Amino acid sequence: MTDTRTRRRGTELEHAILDAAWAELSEVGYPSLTIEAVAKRAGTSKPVIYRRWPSRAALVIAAWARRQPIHEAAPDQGSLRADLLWLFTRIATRMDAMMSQTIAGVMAEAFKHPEVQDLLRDRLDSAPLARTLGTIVENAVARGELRPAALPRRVLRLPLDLLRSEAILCGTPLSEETLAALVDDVYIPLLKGLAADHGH
Amino acid sequence: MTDTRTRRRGTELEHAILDAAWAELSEVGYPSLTIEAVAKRAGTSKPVIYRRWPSRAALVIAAWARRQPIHEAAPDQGSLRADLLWLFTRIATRMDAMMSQTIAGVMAEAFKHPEVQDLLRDRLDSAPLARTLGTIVENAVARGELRPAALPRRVLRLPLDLLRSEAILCGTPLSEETLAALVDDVYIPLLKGLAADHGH
DNA sequence: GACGTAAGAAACGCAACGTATCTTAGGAGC
DNA sequence: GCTCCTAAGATACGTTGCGTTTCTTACGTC
Repeated sequence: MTDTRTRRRGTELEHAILDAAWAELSEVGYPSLTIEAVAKRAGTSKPVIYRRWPSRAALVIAAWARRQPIHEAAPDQGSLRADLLWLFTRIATRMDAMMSQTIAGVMAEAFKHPEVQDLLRDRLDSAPLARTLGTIVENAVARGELRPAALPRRVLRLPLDLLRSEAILCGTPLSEETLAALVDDVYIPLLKGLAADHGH
Repeated sequence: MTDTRTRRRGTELEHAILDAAWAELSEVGYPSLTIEAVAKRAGTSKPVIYRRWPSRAALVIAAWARRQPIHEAAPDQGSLRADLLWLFTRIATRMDAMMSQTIAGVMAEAFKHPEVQDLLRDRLDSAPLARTLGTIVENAVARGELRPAALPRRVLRLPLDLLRSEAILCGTPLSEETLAALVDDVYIPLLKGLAADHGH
Protein backbone atom coordinates (compact mmCIF):
# COMPACT_ATOMS: atom_id res chain seq x y z
CA MET A 1 0.00 0.00 0.00
CA THR A 2 2.93 2.29 0.66
CA ASP A 3 5.73 1.10 -1.53
CA THR A 4 4.83 3.00 -4.64
CA ARG A 5 3.11 5.85 -2.82
CA THR A 6 4.60 9.16 -1.98
CA ARG A 7 5.84 9.75 1.53
CA ARG A 8 4.15 12.72 3.14
CA ARG A 9 5.92 15.30 5.30
CA GLY A 10 5.32 18.32 7.49
CA THR A 11 1.91 19.91 7.48
CA GLU A 12 0.37 17.49 5.04
CA LEU A 13 1.20 14.55 7.25
CA GLU A 14 0.19 16.39 10.35
CA HIS A 15 -3.22 17.21 8.98
CA ALA A 16 -3.72 13.66 7.84
CA ILE A 17 -3.03 12.46 11.37
CA LEU A 18 -5.32 15.00 12.98
CA ASP A 19 -8.10 14.14 10.56
CA ALA A 20 -7.62 10.47 11.28
CA ALA A 21 -7.73 11.18 15.00
CA TRP A 22 -10.96 13.08 14.57
CA ALA A 23 -12.48 10.29 12.53
CA GLU A 24 -11.54 7.71 15.12
CA LEU A 25 -12.95 9.92 17.82
CA SER A 26 -16.24 10.09 15.97
CA GLU A 27 -16.38 6.39 15.36
CA VAL A 28 -15.14 4.72 18.49
CA GLY A 29 -15.15 7.56 21.02
CA TYR A 30 -12.39 8.82 23.24
CA PRO A 31 -12.13 5.96 25.71
CA SER A 32 -11.61 3.48 22.90
CA LEU A 33 -9.35 5.62 20.81
CA THR A 34 -5.89 4.14 20.43
CA ILE A 35 -2.80 5.69 18.96
CA GLU A 36 -2.27 2.56 16.94
CA ALA A 37 -5.66 2.88 15.28
CA VAL A 38 -5.07 6.54 14.47
CA ALA A 39 -1.71 5.70 12.94
CA LYS A 40 -3.20 2.93 10.86
CA ARG A 41 -6.04 5.11 9.63
CA ALA A 42 -3.68 7.91 8.74
CA GLY A 43 -1.50 5.44 6.88
CA THR A 44 1.46 6.02 9.13
CA SER A 45 2.92 4.53 12.29
CA LYS A 46 3.01 5.16 16.01
CA PRO A 47 6.43 6.74 16.32
CA VAL A 48 5.43 9.42 13.83
CA ILE A 49 2.61 10.40 16.13
CA TYR A 50 4.63 10.19 19.32
CA ARG A 51 7.24 12.44 17.77
CA ARG A 52 4.63 15.19 17.53
CA TRP A 53 2.32 14.78 20.51
CA PRO A 54 3.34 13.48 23.89
CA SER A 55 0.04 11.89 24.77
CA ARG A 56 -3.32 10.82 23.48
CA ALA A 57 -4.91 13.80 25.20
CA ALA A 58 -2.62 16.27 23.48
CA LEU A 59 -3.29 14.67 20.12
CA VAL A 60 -7.01 14.82 20.63
CA ILE A 61 -6.93 18.43 21.71
CA ALA A 62 -4.98 19.27 18.56
CA ALA A 63 -7.52 17.42 16.42
CA TRP A 64 -10.31 19.22 18.21
CA ALA A 65 -8.71 22.63 17.73
CA ARG A 66 -8.46 21.94 14.01
CA ARG A 67 -12.20 21.30 13.84
CA GLN A 68 -13.32 24.22 15.95
CA PRO A 69 -15.38 26.26 13.53
CA ILE A 70 -14.96 29.94 13.08
CA HIS A 71 -16.84 32.13 15.42
CA GLU A 72 -20.01 33.51 13.94
CA ALA A 73 -21.62 36.74 15.03
CA ALA A 74 -24.66 36.53 17.22
CA PRO A 75 -27.83 37.32 15.35
CA ASP A 76 -30.19 39.75 16.98
CA GLN A 77 -33.28 37.66 17.61
CA GLY A 78 -35.25 40.49 19.15
CA SER A 79 -35.02 39.57 22.80
CA LEU A 80 -32.41 38.71 25.36
CA ARG A 81 -34.05 35.37 26.02
CA ALA A 82 -34.14 34.42 22.36
CA ASP A 83 -30.53 35.46 21.85
CA LEU A 84 -29.35 33.44 24.82
CA LEU A 85 -31.38 30.47 23.78
CA TRP A 86 -29.82 30.69 20.34
CA LEU A 87 -26.35 30.77 21.89
CA PHE A 88 -27.00 27.91 24.30
CA THR A 89 -28.50 25.84 21.50
CA ARG A 90 -25.53 26.52 19.28
CA ILE A 91 -23.12 25.42 21.98
CA ALA A 92 -25.19 22.35 22.76
CA THR A 93 -25.31 21.35 19.12
CA ARG A 94 -21.56 21.23 19.00
CA MET A 95 -21.36 19.42 22.28
CA ASP A 96 -22.80 16.11 21.20
CA ALA A 97 -22.22 12.84 22.96
CA MET A 98 -18.84 12.34 21.35
CA MET A 99 -17.64 15.75 22.39
CA SER A 100 -18.80 15.38 26.00
CA GLN A 101 -17.09 12.10 26.36
CA THR A 102 -13.96 13.48 24.81
CA ILE A 103 -13.87 16.48 27.09
CA ALA A 104 -14.46 14.29 30.10
CA GLY A 105 -11.68 11.98 29.03
CA VAL A 106 -9.26 14.78 28.39
CA MET A 107 -10.12 16.40 31.69
CA ALA A 108 -9.34 13.16 33.43
CA GLU A 109 -5.96 12.91 31.74
CA ALA A 110 -5.13 16.52 32.43
CA PHE A 111 -4.11 15.52 35.93
CA LYS A 112 -1.41 13.23 34.71
CA HIS A 113 -0.01 15.63 32.15
CA PRO A 114 0.04 19.22 33.38
CA GLU A 115 0.71 20.53 29.89
CA VAL A 116 -2.61 19.06 28.84
CA GLN A 117 -4.34 21.08 31.51
CA ASP A 118 -3.01 24.26 29.92
CA LEU A 119 -4.11 23.21 26.45
CA LEU A 120 -7.53 22.35 27.80
CA ARG A 121 -7.89 25.64 29.60
CA ASP A 122 -7.04 27.50 26.42
CA ARG A 123 -9.53 25.42 24.51
CA LEU A 124 -12.35 25.99 26.97
CA ASP A 125 -11.70 29.56 27.93
CA SER A 126 -13.12 30.69 24.69
CA ALA A 127 -12.58 34.34 23.96
CA PRO A 128 -15.07 34.04 21.07
CA LEU A 129 -17.84 33.14 23.47
CA ALA A 130 -16.99 36.16 25.57
CA ARG A 131 -17.38 38.40 22.54
CA THR A 132 -20.66 36.84 21.50
CA LEU A 133 -22.04 37.22 24.99
CA GLY A 134 -20.86 40.81 25.05
CA THR A 135 -22.79 41.53 21.89
CA ILE A 136 -25.91 39.84 23.17
CA VAL A 137 -25.83 41.82 26.38
CA GLU A 138 -25.15 45.06 24.53
CA ASN A 139 -28.14 44.45 22.34
CA ALA A 140 -30.30 43.76 25.36
CA VAL A 141 -29.12 46.99 26.93
CA ALA A 142 -29.86 48.89 23.73
CA ARG A 143 -33.35 47.42 23.73
CA GLY A 144 -33.85 48.54 27.31
CA GLU A 145 -34.20 44.99 28.58
CA LEU A 146 -31.19 45.21 30.82
CA ARG A 147 -29.17 47.86 32.61
CA PRO A 148 -25.54 47.94 31.57
CA ALA A 149 -23.33 45.67 33.61
CA ALA A 150 -19.80 44.40 33.57
CA LEU A 151 -19.48 40.69 32.96
CA PRO A 152 -16.84 39.06 35.15
CA ARG A 153 -14.73 36.35 33.65
CA ARG A 154 -16.52 33.54 35.40
CA VAL A 155 -19.85 34.77 34.18
CA LEU A 156 -18.52 34.66 30.65
CA ARG A 157 -17.38 31.13 31.15
CA LEU A 158 -20.56 30.01 32.83
CA PRO A 159 -22.54 28.91 29.77
CA LEU A 160 -19.86 26.41 28.83
CA ASP A 161 -19.55 25.16 32.38
CA LEU A 162 -23.28 24.78 32.74
CA LEU A 163 -23.74 22.93 29.50
CA ARG A 164 -20.76 20.73 30.03
CA SER A 165 -21.83 19.71 33.52
CA GLU A 166 -25.30 19.02 32.30
CA ALA A 167 -24.06 17.00 29.36
CA ILE A 168 -21.69 14.89 31.38
CA LEU A 169 -24.06 14.19 34.23
CA CYS A 170 -27.25 13.72 32.32
CA GLY A 171 -25.93 12.43 29.06
CA THR A 172 -26.37 14.10 25.76
CA PRO A 173 -28.23 15.29 23.79
CA LEU A 174 -29.60 18.07 25.91
CA SER A 175 -33.30 18.65 25.48
CA GLU A 176 -34.78 21.99 24.61
CA GLU A 177 -36.40 22.09 28.02
CA THR A 178 -33.01 21.74 29.63
CA LEU A 179 -31.56 24.57 27.59
CA ALA A 180 -34.56 26.75 28.35
CA ALA A 181 -34.26 25.97 32.06
CA LEU A 182 -30.59 26.94 32.08
CA VAL A 183 -31.39 30.22 30.36
CA ASP A 184 -34.50 31.04 32.37
CA ASP A 185 -33.53 29.73 35.78
CA VAL A 186 -29.87 30.57 35.83
CA TYR A 187 -28.41 32.81 33.21
CA ILE A 188 -31.05 35.50 32.79
CA PRO A 189 -31.53 35.92 36.56
CA LEU A 190 -27.76 36.18 36.88
CA LEU A 191 -27.53 38.90 34.26
CA LYS A 192 -30.38 40.80 35.90
CA GLY A 193 -28.73 40.48 39.26
CA LEU A 194 -25.42 41.78 37.89
CA ALA A 195 -27.18 44.68 36.22
CA ALA A 196 -29.05 45.59 39.39
CA ASP A 197 -25.86 45.64 41.40
CA HIS A 198 -24.00 47.68 38.90
CA GLY A 199 -26.43 50.12 37.46
CA HIS A 200 -28.51 50.94 40.46
CA MET B 1 0.67 -14.19 55.86
CA THR B 2 -2.68 -15.81 55.30
CA ASP B 3 -2.28 -19.42 56.21
CA THR B 4 -2.91 -19.06 59.89
CA ARG B 5 -5.10 -15.96 59.54
CA THR B 6 -8.80 -15.84 59.55
CA ARG B 7 -10.58 -15.56 56.22
CA ARG B 8 -12.88 -12.57 56.13
CA ARG B 9 -16.37 -12.60 54.64
CA GLY B 10 -19.31 -10.34 53.88
CA THR B 11 -19.33 -6.81 55.24
CA GLU B 12 -16.00 -7.07 56.98
CA LEU B 13 -14.25 -7.96 53.77
CA GLU B 14 -16.19 -5.40 51.80
CA HIS B 15 -15.19 -2.60 54.14
CA ALA B 16 -11.60 -3.69 54.07
CA ILE B 17 -11.65 -3.46 50.28
CA LEU B 18 -13.32 -0.06 50.24
CA ASP B 19 -10.87 1.30 52.79
CA ALA B 20 -8.00 -0.04 50.76
CA ALA B 21 -9.44 1.58 47.64
CA TRP B 22 -9.69 4.88 49.43
CA ALA B 23 -6.14 4.62 50.69
CA GLU B 24 -4.85 3.86 47.21
CA LEU B 25 -6.85 6.75 45.85
CA SER B 26 -5.23 9.08 48.36
CA GLU B 27 -1.76 7.80 47.66
CA VAL B 28 -1.52 7.26 43.95
CA GLY B 29 -4.61 9.04 42.62
CA TYR B 30 -7.37 7.77 40.42
CA PRO B 31 -5.53 7.48 37.12
CA SER B 32 -2.90 5.25 38.68
CA LEU B 33 -5.24 3.22 40.81
CA THR B 34 -5.25 -0.42 39.84
CA ILE B 35 -7.53 -3.17 41.02
CA GLU B 36 -4.51 -5.31 41.64
CA ALA B 37 -3.03 -2.80 44.06
CA VAL B 38 -6.31 -2.45 45.92
CA ALA B 39 -6.58 -6.21 46.22
CA LYS B 40 -3.06 -6.48 47.51
CA ARG B 41 -3.52 -3.71 50.04
CA ALA B 42 -6.76 -5.23 51.25
CA GLY B 43 -5.03 -8.57 51.58
CA THR B 44 -7.27 -10.23 49.06
CA SER B 45 -7.28 -10.90 45.35
CA LYS B 46 -8.74 -9.49 42.16
CA PRO B 47 -11.62 -11.91 41.63
CA VAL B 48 -12.99 -11.06 45.05
CA ILE B 49 -13.25 -7.43 43.96
CA TYR B 50 -14.62 -8.19 40.52
CA ARG B 51 -17.31 -10.34 42.11
CA ARG B 52 -18.64 -7.24 43.87
CA TRP B 53 -18.03 -4.29 41.57
CA PRO B 54 -18.09 -4.41 37.80
CA SER B 55 -15.53 -1.70 37.21
CA ARG B 56 -12.92 0.47 38.76
CA ALA B 57 -15.29 3.43 38.63
CA ALA B 58 -18.02 1.59 40.53
CA LEU B 59 -15.53 0.51 43.18
CA VAL B 60 -14.25 4.04 43.62
CA ILE B 61 -17.72 5.49 43.88
CA ALA B 62 -18.53 2.96 46.58
CA ALA B 63 -15.37 3.87 48.46
CA TRP B 64 -16.21 7.53 48.10
CA ALA B 65 -19.75 7.05 49.34
CA ARG B 66 -18.41 5.34 52.44
CA ARG B 67 -16.27 8.40 53.19
CA GLN B 68 -18.85 11.08 52.53
CA PRO B 69 -19.17 12.89 55.85
CA ILE B 70 -22.44 13.69 57.46
CA HIS B 71 -24.10 16.91 56.52
CA GLU B 72 -23.71 19.66 59.07
CA ALA B 73 -26.11 22.54 59.53
CA ALA B 74 -25.16 25.90 58.14
CA PRO B 75 -24.09 28.34 60.82
CA ASP B 76 -25.53 31.82 60.66
CA GLN B 77 -22.52 34.02 60.05
CA GLY B 78 -24.49 37.23 60.06
CA SER B 79 -24.56 37.96 56.33
CA LEU B 80 -25.50 36.24 53.12
CA ARG B 81 -22.02 36.71 51.76
CA ALA B 82 -20.34 35.24 54.81
CA ASP B 83 -22.71 32.27 54.83
CA LEU B 84 -22.10 31.53 51.17
CA LEU B 85 -18.39 31.92 51.56
CA TRP B 86 -18.51 29.47 54.44
CA LEU B 87 -20.42 27.00 52.30
CA PHE B 88 -18.16 27.37 49.27
CA THR B 89 -15.10 27.02 51.45
CA ARG B 90 -16.49 23.92 53.07
CA ILE B 91 -17.16 22.34 49.70
CA ALA B 92 -13.75 23.36 48.40
CA THR B 93 -12.02 21.89 51.41
CA ARG B 94 -13.52 18.51 50.67
CA MET B 95 -12.72 18.82 47.00
CA ASP B 96 -8.98 18.58 47.18
CA ALA B 97 -6.74 17.61 44.30
CA MET B 98 -7.37 13.91 44.82
CA MET B 99 -11.10 14.37 44.78
CA SER B 100 -11.12 16.49 41.63
CA GLN B 101 -9.03 14.03 39.76
CA THR B 102 -11.20 11.19 40.96
CA ILE B 103 -14.39 12.89 39.91
CA ALA B 104 -12.92 13.71 36.54
CA GLY B 105 -11.80 10.14 36.08
CA VAL B 106 -15.12 8.71 37.08
CA MET B 107 -16.95 11.14 34.83
CA ALA B 108 -14.83 9.97 31.96
CA GLU B 109 -15.64 6.33 32.63
CA ALA B 110 -19.31 7.04 33.08
CA PHE B 111 -19.65 7.01 29.30
CA LYS B 112 -18.48 3.45 29.03
CA HIS B 113 -20.60 2.14 31.87
CA PRO B 114 -24.05 3.71 31.98
CA GLU B 115 -24.68 2.34 35.45
CA VAL B 116 -21.74 4.42 36.65
CA GLN B 117 -23.41 7.52 35.31
CA ASP B 118 -26.38 6.86 37.57
CA LEU B 119 -24.19 6.29 40.60
CA LEU B 120 -22.32 9.47 39.84
CA ARG B 121 -25.44 11.51 39.42
CA ASP B 122 -26.72 10.29 42.77
CA ARG B 123 -23.40 11.15 44.34
CA LEU B 124 -23.27 14.67 42.95
CA ASP B 125 -26.89 15.66 43.15
CA SER B 126 -26.56 16.27 46.82
CA ALA B 127 -29.85 16.84 48.56
CA PRO B 128 -27.93 17.97 51.69
CA LEU B 129 -26.48 20.89 49.79
CA ALA B 130 -29.95 21.91 48.71
CA ARG B 131 -31.08 22.00 52.31
CA THR B 132 -28.10 23.99 53.45
CA LEU B 133 -28.60 26.51 50.69
CA GLY B 134 -32.26 26.74 51.60
CA THR B 135 -31.37 27.62 55.16
CA ILE B 136 -28.81 30.19 54.10
CA VAL B 137 -31.28 31.89 51.80
CA GLU B 138 -34.01 31.82 54.44
CA ASN B 139 -31.71 33.48 56.91
CA ALA B 140 -30.84 36.15 54.38
CA VAL B 141 -34.52 36.77 53.76
CA ALA B 142 -35.16 37.00 57.50
CA ARG B 143 -32.36 39.54 57.76
CA GLY B 144 -33.91 41.57 54.99
CA GLU B 145 -30.92 41.08 52.70
CA LEU B 146 -32.91 39.27 50.05
CA ARG B 147 -36.47 39.05 48.87
CA PRO B 148 -37.89 35.55 49.07
CA ALA B 149 -37.31 33.51 45.94
CA ALA B 150 -37.74 29.96 44.79
CA LEU B 151 -34.48 28.17 44.01
CA PRO B 152 -34.70 26.04 40.88
CA ARG B 153 -32.91 22.72 40.87
CA ARG B 154 -30.06 23.91 38.71
CA VAL B 155 -29.41 26.83 40.99
CA LEU B 156 -29.14 24.44 43.90
CA ARG B 157 -26.64 22.39 41.99
CA LEU B 158 -24.65 25.36 40.76
CA PRO B 159 -22.17 25.67 43.64
CA LEU B 160 -20.95 22.14 43.08
CA ASP B 161 -20.76 22.64 39.32
CA LEU B 162 -18.90 25.90 39.68
CA LEU B 163 -16.38 24.58 42.12
CA ARG B 164 -15.85 21.38 40.22
CA SER B 165 -15.27 23.14 36.92
CA GLU B 166 -12.90 25.54 38.57
CA ALA B 167 -11.02 22.76 40.32
CA ILE B 168 -10.65 20.65 37.21
CA LEU B 169 -9.63 23.47 34.91
CA CYS B 170 -7.42 25.46 37.21
CA GLY B 171 -6.17 22.74 39.47
CA THR B 172 -6.68 22.58 43.17
CA PRO B 173 -6.47 23.93 45.76
CA LEU B 174 -8.81 26.81 45.06
CA SER B 175 -7.62 30.09 46.45
CA GLU B 176 -9.71 32.27 48.70
CA GLU B 177 -9.84 34.86 45.96
CA THR B 178 -11.36 32.32 43.63
CA LEU B 179 -14.01 31.34 46.13
CA ALA B 180 -14.77 34.98 46.82
CA ALA B 181 -15.06 35.70 43.11
CA LEU B 182 -17.46 32.82 42.60
CA VAL B 183 -19.62 34.08 45.45
CA ASP B 184 -19.44 37.78 44.59
CA ASP B 185 -19.46 37.62 40.80
CA VAL B 186 -21.78 34.72 40.24
CA TYR B 187 -23.76 33.33 43.08
CA ILE B 188 -24.91 36.43 44.95
CA PRO B 189 -25.91 38.27 41.75
CA LEU B 190 -27.81 35.18 40.71
CA LEU B 191 -29.72 35.03 43.99
CA LYS B 192 -30.51 38.74 43.75
CA GLY B 193 -31.68 38.32 40.22
CA LEU B 194 -33.93 35.43 41.16
CA ALA B 195 -35.35 37.41 44.06
CA ALA B 196 -36.03 40.43 41.88
CA ASP B 197 -37.84 38.33 39.33
CA HIS B 198 -39.91 36.59 41.89
CA GLY B 199 -40.70 39.18 44.50
CA HIS B 200 -41.08 42.28 42.39
C1' DG C 1 -19.33 -33.69 61.42
C1' DA C 2 -20.42 -33.21 56.29
C1' DC C 3 -21.62 -29.92 52.83
C1' DG C 4 -21.66 -26.00 49.88
C1' DT C 5 -20.44 -21.38 49.19
C1' DA C 6 -17.21 -18.06 48.50
C1' DA C 7 -12.27 -16.48 49.69
C1' DG C 8 -7.84 -16.46 48.10
C1' DA C 9 -3.87 -17.63 44.97
C1' DA C 10 -2.00 -18.26 40.58
C1' DA C 11 -1.90 -18.12 35.88
C1' DC C 12 -3.93 -17.04 31.62
C1' DG C 13 -4.61 -14.44 26.95
C1' DC C 14 -5.41 -9.94 25.42
C1' DA C 15 -4.72 -5.24 24.30
C1' DA C 16 -2.41 -1.02 24.31
C1' DC C 17 1.20 1.42 26.02
C1' DG C 18 5.57 3.91 24.95
C1' DT C 19 10.24 3.03 22.96
C1' DA C 20 14.16 1.39 20.20
C1' DT C 21 15.96 -0.10 15.93
C1' DC C 22 16.35 -0.11 11.23
C1' DT C 23 15.51 0.89 6.38
C1' DT C 24 14.49 4.13 2.95
C1' DA C 25 12.20 8.21 0.76
C1' DG C 26 12.70 12.86 -0.42
C1' DG C 27 14.04 17.68 0.21
C1' DA C 28 18.28 20.78 0.62
C1' DG C 29 22.77 22.13 -0.80
C1' DC C 30 26.81 22.36 -3.56
C1' DG D 1 22.30 15.69 -10.82
C1' DC D 2 24.68 13.60 -6.99
C1' DT D 3 25.26 13.46 -1.92
C1' DC D 4 23.73 14.06 2.65
C1' DC D 5 20.79 14.31 6.35
C1' DT D 6 16.45 14.52 8.31
C1' DA D 7 12.39 12.33 9.27
C1' DA D 8 8.80 8.75 7.56
C1' DG D 9 7.41 4.36 8.00
C1' DA D 10 7.71 -0.51 9.47
C1' DT D 11 8.56 -3.81 12.97
C1' DA D 12 9.35 -5.69 17.19
C1' DC D 13 10.13 -5.23 21.95
C1' DG D 14 9.26 -5.31 27.13
C1' DT D 15 5.80 -3.72 30.33
C1' DT D 16 1.58 -3.11 32.48
C1' DG D 17 -3.06 -3.74 33.69
C1' DC D 18 -7.12 -5.70 32.27
C1' DG D 19 -10.82 -9.11 33.14
C1' DT D 20 -11.23 -14.16 33.42
C1' DT D 21 -10.48 -19.00 34.49
C1' DT D 22 -9.12 -22.62 37.37
C1' DC D 23 -8.21 -24.68 41.53
C1' DT D 24 -7.64 -25.27 46.47
C1' DT D 25 -9.22 -24.54 50.99
C1' DA D 26 -11.31 -22.02 54.89
C1' DC D 27 -15.45 -21.05 57.03
C1' DG D 28 -20.39 -20.74 58.14
C1' DT D 29 -24.52 -23.59 57.96
C1' DC D 30 -27.52 -27.29 58.77
